Amino acid sequence: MFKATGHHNAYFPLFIPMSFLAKEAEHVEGFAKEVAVVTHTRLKATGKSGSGAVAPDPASALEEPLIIRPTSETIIYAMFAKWIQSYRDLPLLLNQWANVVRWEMRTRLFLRTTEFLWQEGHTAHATDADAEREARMILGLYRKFAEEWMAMPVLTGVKTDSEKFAGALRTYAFEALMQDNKALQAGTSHHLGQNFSKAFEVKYQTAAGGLDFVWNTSWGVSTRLIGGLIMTHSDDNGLIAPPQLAPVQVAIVPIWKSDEEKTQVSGVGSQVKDELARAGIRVELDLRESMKPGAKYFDWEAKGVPLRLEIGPRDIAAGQATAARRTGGKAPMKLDGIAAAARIALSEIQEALLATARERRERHSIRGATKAQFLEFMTGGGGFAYGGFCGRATCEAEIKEATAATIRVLPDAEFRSPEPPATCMWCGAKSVAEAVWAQAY
RNA sequence: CGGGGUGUGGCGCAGCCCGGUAGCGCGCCUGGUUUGGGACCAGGAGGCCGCGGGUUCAAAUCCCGCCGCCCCGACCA
Repeated sequence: MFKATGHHNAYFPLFIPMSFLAKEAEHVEGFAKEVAVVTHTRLKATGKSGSGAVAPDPASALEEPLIIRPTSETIIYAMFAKWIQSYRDLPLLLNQWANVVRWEMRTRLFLRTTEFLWQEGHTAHATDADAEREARMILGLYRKFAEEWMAMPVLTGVKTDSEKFAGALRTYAFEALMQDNKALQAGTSHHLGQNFSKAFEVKYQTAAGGLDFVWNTSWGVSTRLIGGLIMTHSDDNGLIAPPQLAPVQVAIVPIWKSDEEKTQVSGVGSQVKDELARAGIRVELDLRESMKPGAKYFDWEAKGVPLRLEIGPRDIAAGQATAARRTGGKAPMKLDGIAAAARIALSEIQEALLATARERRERHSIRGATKAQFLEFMTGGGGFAYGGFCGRATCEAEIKEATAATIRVLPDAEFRSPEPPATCMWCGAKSVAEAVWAQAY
């Protein structure tokens, strides 16, 4: 799905000369407070004991410190400047899988870790419109992945200036609502305009013979999505993995008392396993001894396996397995043609997860609320609140101060309310756009 | 960086006030009996009680210092 878009994988250095970051004014400001800096190239024994036994060797201080990439725009566009000569070199479409470091004051497992893994796409285009199309196309792709693979419904839209990426012209984002009614920014796609190309002198010769700066985009999703997946679907019994992404889609639990039964159910279980595997289903047969079937059920449930097939002597006698869905419910499944039946069940579970998550989100969304209703909503559990926005940063700041809610996105047309709001939900002035507020991670 | 809490077998915790043999549950190992929704019995392994110093005949326990982690605030994908 991602590879079909014509981007090529590439890799750029983890260490970036500090001066690179300084070239784009907004970008520096945005990241200055969270960048890890490498100042020395080696340690030296101090003669002390314990953790103080080594210290940076003063003699090895770098003339220019290196920073550890918080994102790679600067180093990649420094290279783009060398690689791009002509409009024939455009568009240049790269993607890199990398770790990045952002030294946050407070971390949160999966959602905000000091180091995280992500993919970051970086593209250069000849025109504003081409870059816009790219940023939009990627946003659509992310949405498709979130909904079709993760079964995580999302809102797409554009960020306000206060929430946009440092150095971007515009930031598009997709946002999901977690089960605690807090929003999660699941990924972003930036139209960078010519901000970086001007800073790094990424110029190209046009067909007409002139020189122009390229138009860039960058976009990424990270290991944060794993947190989103967990927080979207899990319940009190543990993880629920959507079938499309589940490492194990089907767990087969054989049930036996005597040795003869064990031989029989293991044999049938093994056949079922092979049949499912041949059909491309990721399946495991749980032959662990000394663990009772009930314990195995709980074990696989906690791991989020979407479908469990129980096979005991009574099932075999009836020519069936007992299929238990992680989303609830047990029903017999005929052994004859079981791969096809399992496939259908998995796809139904996938759909059910998306539908459940979407219903939950809508149940915790309000539209066209008055200021008083908005305040009550945000203090009483929260969720997505749609309303008119005057466009003023002061209103945004006041709302954040009062409720901790921020504008997650100015939603795309398909998510907007049928009646466009006329006035700002907060100050009552003329509305310039509909906004979606929520308390966020 | 401020305020609060907490560090004790792999995990979760009790013990600390009032100093005196390091304990419980889960997990792990061995044997046996079990096995259609978290099995039971018996035996066993595993701990510089966060680190450093002090008080004391004696410190998990009291005192001082440091470090880690968690929660709350400012910052953020």
